[in-house]
Amino acid sequence: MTQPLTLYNTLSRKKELFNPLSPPYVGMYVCGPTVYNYVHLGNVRTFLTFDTLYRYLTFIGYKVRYVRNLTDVGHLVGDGDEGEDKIGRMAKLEKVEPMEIVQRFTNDFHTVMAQFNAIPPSIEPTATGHMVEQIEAVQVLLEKGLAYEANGSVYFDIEAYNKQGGNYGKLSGRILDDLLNETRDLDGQSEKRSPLDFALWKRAAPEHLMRWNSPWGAGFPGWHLECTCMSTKYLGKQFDIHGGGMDLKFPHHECEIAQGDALTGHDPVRYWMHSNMLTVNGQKMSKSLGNSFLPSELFAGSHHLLEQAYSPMTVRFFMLQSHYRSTLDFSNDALKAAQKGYRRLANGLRVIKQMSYQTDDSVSADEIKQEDIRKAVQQFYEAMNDDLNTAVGIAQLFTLLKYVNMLYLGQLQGAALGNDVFTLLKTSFITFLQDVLGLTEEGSDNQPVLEGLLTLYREYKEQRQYDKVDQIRSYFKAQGLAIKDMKHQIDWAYEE
RNA sequence: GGUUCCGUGGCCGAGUGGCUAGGCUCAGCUCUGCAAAAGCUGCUACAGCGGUUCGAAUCCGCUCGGAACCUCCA
Repeated sequence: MTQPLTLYNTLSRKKELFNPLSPPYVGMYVCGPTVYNYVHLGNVRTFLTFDTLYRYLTFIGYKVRYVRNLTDVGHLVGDGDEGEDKIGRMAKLEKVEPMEIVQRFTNDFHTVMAQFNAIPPSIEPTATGHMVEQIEAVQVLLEKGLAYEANGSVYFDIEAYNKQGGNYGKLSGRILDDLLNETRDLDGQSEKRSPLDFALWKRAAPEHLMRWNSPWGAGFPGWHLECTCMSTKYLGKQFDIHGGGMDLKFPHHECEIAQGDALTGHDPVRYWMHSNMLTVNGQKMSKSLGNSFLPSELFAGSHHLLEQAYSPMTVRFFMLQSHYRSTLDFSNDALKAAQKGYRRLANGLRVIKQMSYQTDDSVSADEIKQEDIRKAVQQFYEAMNDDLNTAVGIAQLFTLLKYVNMLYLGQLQGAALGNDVFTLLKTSFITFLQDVLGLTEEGSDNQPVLEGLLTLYREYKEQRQYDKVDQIRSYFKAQGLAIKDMKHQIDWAYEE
């Protein structure tokens, strides 16, 4: 609202000025996880990307309805429209109700997102909670002649859709004939008319645990359908932003466009956004490759590729230092660098919150520094407006940090900045870091004890009892903290 | 094979025609009981080969190397 935000739209392959359908309201839908297993760090990257977008949109004045679903049925193991339901398979393996699986991993997902300081979505709908909507949608598509039934299953008819003006493949840039040529129909006896057609509704085999009654018999919805039904239900037949990982572009999002368009006659989404993959040694992190990290392993440092533990904020900072559309490679060295950088910012945050402006007429204004601060603040907005360039945004925060530290150490007088610039520095540093980037202080809460020890430290130091001084210092060090002996004061900080 | 993308200094990572981010590491200085912190200073890169241009990491071509997607995946 207050800022000219541009976003890269996968559909047009260009950065576009963001103009919501009905400002100040924004509708945003993000494909959530399939809750059949623990989320790994690659999944987390996507959700943190859109958490940052949500935060920034809110920060610049939009009222965002943020919908992120939970897939709790319909996502199949293995190839396409055959294979077991992921959740059903886990349930059988563990001899529990499918909904127990769903609940367990939903809880885990929520815990993990909270650890990373992600704001919960406005609505978090589930596929099983929208069975009626999905069955209705299938009926509408059948009536329109854009779907057909075969042996109790219903498939989307891509050929018919394209004949009615659809353009299946436009998001991922695929050409239908190419797709057809490349697709080898392994089981020649598919009930689909074309191998490209995708399932809207699947007949449930007798042993299938998750099943619902429908006009076509007992079955369950296809994976792509839930997102179409839930997004249109809560955001309307056309909405502003749809996000997800790049690996969902095809076929999932392509199918969503086709379904939405077929159902309502509208292209469902105005801005498609895709975040890139987290890689390990240059390869995509994924469960099937066996190279994935669980957040819990990261926090504990227990993964065999990790040299040490890393905190959630370190990881969040690490991810924000790259652009969301670039692949980001995971490595110990990069994490260690991120840890240090994050802690410097966190120390700055702790310190500036305690600072206030002091007038001093004997200090003359430093216009160069004032201008530098104004410029950094302005450039932060420009970076975020430029398709959420958090890496450049963070660079500005380090410029601001420099001035925060100089004020803190008395190397710079607040009065030299003037009240306006001092206040700009303080509020910008705090809100950019905490509200927009979601980076907060994490660490010691036993401040009274620390303060008491610091008082002792000061006394010992005055008395030149350096052995006791060193003792207190090592106590702090054991807590992951450092004592800072500065010219005019003594304080503690998070050890970097 | 098809589609798309990438290759930036010791490491990570921004940057689509001129102003050549930032973080981490390293070295030096200031400060200091010693440290640490902080500030300052230094290190200046764009895979290779051609081309376009007054000027290219940025545009075009080729070569080499890597990745994602092509019905598991955020």
